[in-house]
Amino acid sequence: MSEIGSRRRATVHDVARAAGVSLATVDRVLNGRAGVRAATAEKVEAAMLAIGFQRDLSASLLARGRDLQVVFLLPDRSNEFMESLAQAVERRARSAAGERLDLHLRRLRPLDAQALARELDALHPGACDCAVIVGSETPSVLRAVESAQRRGIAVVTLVSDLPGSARRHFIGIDNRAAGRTAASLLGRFCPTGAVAVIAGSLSLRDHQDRLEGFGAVMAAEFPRLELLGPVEGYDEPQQTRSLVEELLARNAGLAGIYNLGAGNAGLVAALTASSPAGAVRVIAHELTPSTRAGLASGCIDVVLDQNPDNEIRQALRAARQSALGGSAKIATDPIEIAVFLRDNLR
Amino acid sequence: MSEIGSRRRATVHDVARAAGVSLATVDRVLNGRAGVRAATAEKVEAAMLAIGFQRDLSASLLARGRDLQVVFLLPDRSNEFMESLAQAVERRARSAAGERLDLHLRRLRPLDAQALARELDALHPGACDCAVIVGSETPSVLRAVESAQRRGIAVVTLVSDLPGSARRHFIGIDNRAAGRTAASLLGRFCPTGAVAVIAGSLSLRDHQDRLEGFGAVMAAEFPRLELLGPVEGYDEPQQTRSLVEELLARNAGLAGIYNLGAGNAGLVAALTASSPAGAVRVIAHELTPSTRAGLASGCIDVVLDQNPDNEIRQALRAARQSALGGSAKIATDPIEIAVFLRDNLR
DNA sequence: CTGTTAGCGCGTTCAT
DNA sequence: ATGAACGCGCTAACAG
Repeated sequence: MSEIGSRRRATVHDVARAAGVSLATVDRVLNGRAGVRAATAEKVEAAMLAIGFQRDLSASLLARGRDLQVVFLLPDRSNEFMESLAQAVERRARSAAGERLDLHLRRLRPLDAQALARELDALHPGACDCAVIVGSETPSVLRAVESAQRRGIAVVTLVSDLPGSARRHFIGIDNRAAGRTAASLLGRFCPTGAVAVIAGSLSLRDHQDRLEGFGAVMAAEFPRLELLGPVEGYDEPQQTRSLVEELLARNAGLAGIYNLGAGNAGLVAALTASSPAGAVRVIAHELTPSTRAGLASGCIDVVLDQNPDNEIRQALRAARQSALGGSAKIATDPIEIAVFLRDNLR
Repeated sequence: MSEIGSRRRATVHDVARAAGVSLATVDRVLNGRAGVRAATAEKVEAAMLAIGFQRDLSASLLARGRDLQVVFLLPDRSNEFMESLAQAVERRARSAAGERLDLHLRRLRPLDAQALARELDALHPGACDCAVIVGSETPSVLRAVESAQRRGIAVVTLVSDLPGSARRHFIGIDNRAAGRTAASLLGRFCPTGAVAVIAGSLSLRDHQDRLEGFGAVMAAEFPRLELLGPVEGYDEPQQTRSLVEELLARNAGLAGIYNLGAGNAGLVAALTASSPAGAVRVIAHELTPSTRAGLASGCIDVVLDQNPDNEIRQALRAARQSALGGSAKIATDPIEIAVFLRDNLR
């Protein structure tokens, strides 16, 4: 690492020589194409391992005269967080082009598994190398992922994983840890009283995980605090607003609120309308216009965020690595749970 | 962005044709080499702008048959944070090699401006394209930075900026915001009582900035809390330990401590020795073995971190961009102030 | 001062 | 089933 001008890296030529075959044969093995005897392929693989060959993706893309095609399939008109994910894709598009990555963004009807499956099925291996999707765990999606992978399109799940599927890699946060973090902060913020939990829908895997983590730390570390809920606001601003208003009206001594779902516009509206701003400690998820406003005005204390920009960046790293072929496990940095107060807003 | 298989990007050939010159001339202009009439150079520059030419760094590196040489000059035996920065460089080295970046790490005597200047002066443009340094604001360093830049070596400052210098770019956090964040949390944690501040040295720019941010928010938002200090521990575990022991002994009702410097091993030792663990709310900087242990045992509540891995990654992005030549401002993601509790430890 | 040309690591015809 | 040769965008040696 430290010697300047270290030794030359191994190339396909070296592999060919070491294996006693021609360049074309090495290339065929490298790209998993037919027309190579099993024995020959073995020899090549062995040679690659022996001399520590590492393929040069940039040179490969250069030779192909084609950029790496990455397609993002994200929910449309879903919520502010998905919007910011989409914006992160668009922000990356320019600099990605400099690294020969072509980004494509397609928005789908939220929670429409059929639509997602259809889009995946329509992806042509020639026109798409990697698909990055946010999807729910339904049979049609699982099948479409399997099919895409088999066609040679690497599928990366984002935000919400499909653990049982054929997806190549997952990029997202540890939602139980997020729930635990919320409890840790809210517990330290609230000396006494009651704490309410609002979820989007308990049928969503990430919401369920957050709730579990929150409940566990609350019970273990802050047994003095009374727990209210969870109630479900279906990630809907209107419904969330009503829930919060009701909570505030019915519980004079309410000390804290943890909204582990979306619909934060409603949360902020209800809090702003209630008289003494800042009387209740509030934690929500995802940095969006609504939660930013909440932090700025002081009605939200903390926002837990999964940093869309970093998620997109890691997704692209995964796309590059999957394009390198091979079945080596893809290595990306874990997505951290970012904690934002008014004072460290980016 | 969204059409698959969009138009071909402009190449040096296109520039040459548009400007009515040969490839070699374009290349000379691109690399700022001599032997081109001013008028010709102008024509080429105009053509590049007109057709939106964007140089392909990977192809350039490929043609040169040489990787981009990036040298990190970091303080040695300084503190745990610098150690983790160095480790981050080493972690990146492998994957960086895949992108034709050769990383070199050199450790220098801490706070030795002469040594840093000497190392910078010794850097040969042929063997080093970009130098990433952590340095203090002294005349000899400023001069060496200026000289390196003039020789064609891009200098990137890390963690601690040199605002008046010729450095090409800075990677680091907003330390005033870090101080504000600490105050925001500590204020919410502590209903009443006194809060003590420990610094490394008030002559360090980043420490001074943190103190200012902390003081500002404390005065504005939590006037009910009494402020003790700042006292200086010189980033030294032993001295920091003594300071904390003294603080705890003299102030029975001490509610919180903010250590905005290093020397956290001493902080943890003193807290662990004091009787009721967790009685005082504590905020420190940088995720290191010591602060991790503190979070795990509960004697530290929050750690503010500047995420060395991300800083190194951004430094490498800056290195790539500076290698593209031109004087376009380098674009990197801002380094976020990460907030860690025991529950979202990575 | 400027142009020509070979070749970097890899993928892809087209022969063999 | 396998190999030779050319081209991707760019640089560098060598002519002119």
